[in-house]
Amino acid sequence: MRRLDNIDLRLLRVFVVLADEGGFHDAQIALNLSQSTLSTHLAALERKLGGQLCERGRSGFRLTPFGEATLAAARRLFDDIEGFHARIGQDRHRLVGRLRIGILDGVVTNPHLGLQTALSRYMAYAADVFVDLVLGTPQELEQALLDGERDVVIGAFSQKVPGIAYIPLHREPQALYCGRGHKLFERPAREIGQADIEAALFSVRGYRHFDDLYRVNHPRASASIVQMEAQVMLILSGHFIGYLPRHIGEDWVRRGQMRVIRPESYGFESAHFVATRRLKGERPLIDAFVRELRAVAGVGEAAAAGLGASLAPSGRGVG
Amino acid sequence: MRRLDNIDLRLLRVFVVLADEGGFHDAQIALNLSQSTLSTHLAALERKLGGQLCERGRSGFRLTPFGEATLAAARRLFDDIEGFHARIGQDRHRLVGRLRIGILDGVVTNPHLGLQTALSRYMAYAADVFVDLVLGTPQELEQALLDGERDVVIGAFSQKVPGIAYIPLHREPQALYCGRGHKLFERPAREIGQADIEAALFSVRGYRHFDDLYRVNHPRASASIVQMEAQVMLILSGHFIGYLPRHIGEDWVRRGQMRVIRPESYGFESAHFVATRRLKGERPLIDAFVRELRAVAGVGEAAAAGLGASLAPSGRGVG
DNA sequence: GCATTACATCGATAATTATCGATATAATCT
DNA sequence: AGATTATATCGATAATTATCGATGTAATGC
Repeated sequence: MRRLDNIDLRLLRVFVVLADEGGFHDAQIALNLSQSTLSTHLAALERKLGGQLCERGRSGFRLTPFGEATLAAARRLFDDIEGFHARIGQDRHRLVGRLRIGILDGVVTNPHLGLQTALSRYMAYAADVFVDLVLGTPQELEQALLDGERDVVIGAFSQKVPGIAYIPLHREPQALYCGRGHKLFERPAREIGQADIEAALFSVRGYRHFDDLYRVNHPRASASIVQMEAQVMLILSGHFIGYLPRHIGEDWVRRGQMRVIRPESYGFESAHFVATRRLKGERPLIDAFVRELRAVAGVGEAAAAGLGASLAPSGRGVG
Repeated sequence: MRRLDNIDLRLLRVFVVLADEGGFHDAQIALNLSQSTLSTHLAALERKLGGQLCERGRSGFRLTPFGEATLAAARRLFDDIEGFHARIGQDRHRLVGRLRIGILDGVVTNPHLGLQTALSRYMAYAADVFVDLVLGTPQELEQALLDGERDVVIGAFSQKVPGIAYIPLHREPQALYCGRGHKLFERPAREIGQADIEAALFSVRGYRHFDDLYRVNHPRASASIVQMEAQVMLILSGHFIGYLPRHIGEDWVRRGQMRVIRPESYGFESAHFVATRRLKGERPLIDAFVRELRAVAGVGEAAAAGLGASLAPSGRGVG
């Protein structure tokens, strides 16, 4: 007896994702495989099944009738496999599926959140969960939640969107910084007045535009950034003042490249939440991940030592 | 993306063969793999599923309860996979040819087996298959299988002939009956002793001659029948006691023509199997029919409340 | 106690699968 | 016609799986 498995589940799953994504481009991203690998897999499946599953190429991606039938049959088969797991009790402790996470830029490295630790612990028992991670602004992330494009998002939110449940994780101090070459850099704190602030070029975070202006009573912004790294650059240029999370700014302060401006006046805290859409029923993948996030946020300091790397392994990091 | 196939069909198939063969030795031959390979595969499957599937070693091979559950679930999954193939391949592999079926006498009308339903469903998509059906004794049927005169046979087998694969369908209760005019007919159950049984004329089924005698500890048979209808006649004559499947005897009991004798002492279950010759390669006609049989047997069980969903092969039952 | 039986474990090897980047191909767009 | 887009193919490499024989272990039989 040679072949004991006369079916290749991997190829079928690739096909389902291809069909769901409507083509190679999005499926590459979803599966994190190269276009050539997808092409090879699809061709292999067609040979095994003995028929063309889809038309594809410059003219677009379309399922053939055979492809439609196979897609439906494959979905059913995956349901049957779930049934198999249920019958032997696997589903009690096995998490499978896709978890789509959105994280506010500038938050990934936050030691108090310990995102990497939480994810590591989650994957230890959820090895079959596909984690899809993007960075974005609070508005983008909340919208993605509402649209069902994201399952769980993490960041500093205003906590005001209906239909979204916010679970507090951590409060993060924010501070106003200027760079080394800025005229306020060497000035003693008590000699920095409101006029100096208003006269300085102010770089706001695009998603916190009016909040930032209002908080320091500034007349207008001179720069607007979306990514936290851009904010760091502008401040380091010595021409702008702007807000940074303390966990980012402190490194630069330590190196003598930045200073905090009047923390007692301009400092504040922003609350970080993990947010999910309010849905009825069980969401084991999401709930388990949220549970890990909350646990790690509570452990916070103990986890800090091991942090440093981003979540780049998934190649999602460049939001 | 980690594993796209979160289930290893190969390992499951190895396990099913191991369970069917009742140990490593015969499975080695059936699978043409070394003992060490089998051992490694079984251990790997146990790790993946997180539980012990069987006890094995010098003391013998026995499935654990978890192993029993997994075996049943795996069989069903393989059926589902066959179903997948059927759904995408129905237009491609038209079933034509001849299917030669052999059925143990007395089994055709068994509602739990649902042979007519299975055949009806089979013919719905295999309309071009010529069905050749004979009745026979277990020995006859098994021999016909080995000789290649029958493709598939159904009945209560002892499951011991090499070269034949037995797939459990259903367990059927058997009971000892006497007819209306028999001197034990009106006697209260507690007043029927072993001496009464031994003194009664005993009609055995020719193919279960010594089994029947031994079961009631009877000295000798007074009649031997091959066809179940003959057994019914002898019992109805009021002169004989003998075994009948419950599904047949119950009708007569209902009409007041028979009674069951001490079911707690003399009742037992016989396991029904569908048996095919072990052959390499595809046998679409046979496999499709077996699939239907199994599906219908599953439905029948649900309908018959109280019958345990026991598909365990441990019933090497002497039926 | 020794021999036998039914597996488990290990190290080594071979086979198969999975994947990528470079390049090619076909269709569409400007 | 050239540029762009959406794949297909190929060669090369890496990773994983499958398998075996030798040896070890545990249980049973004599």
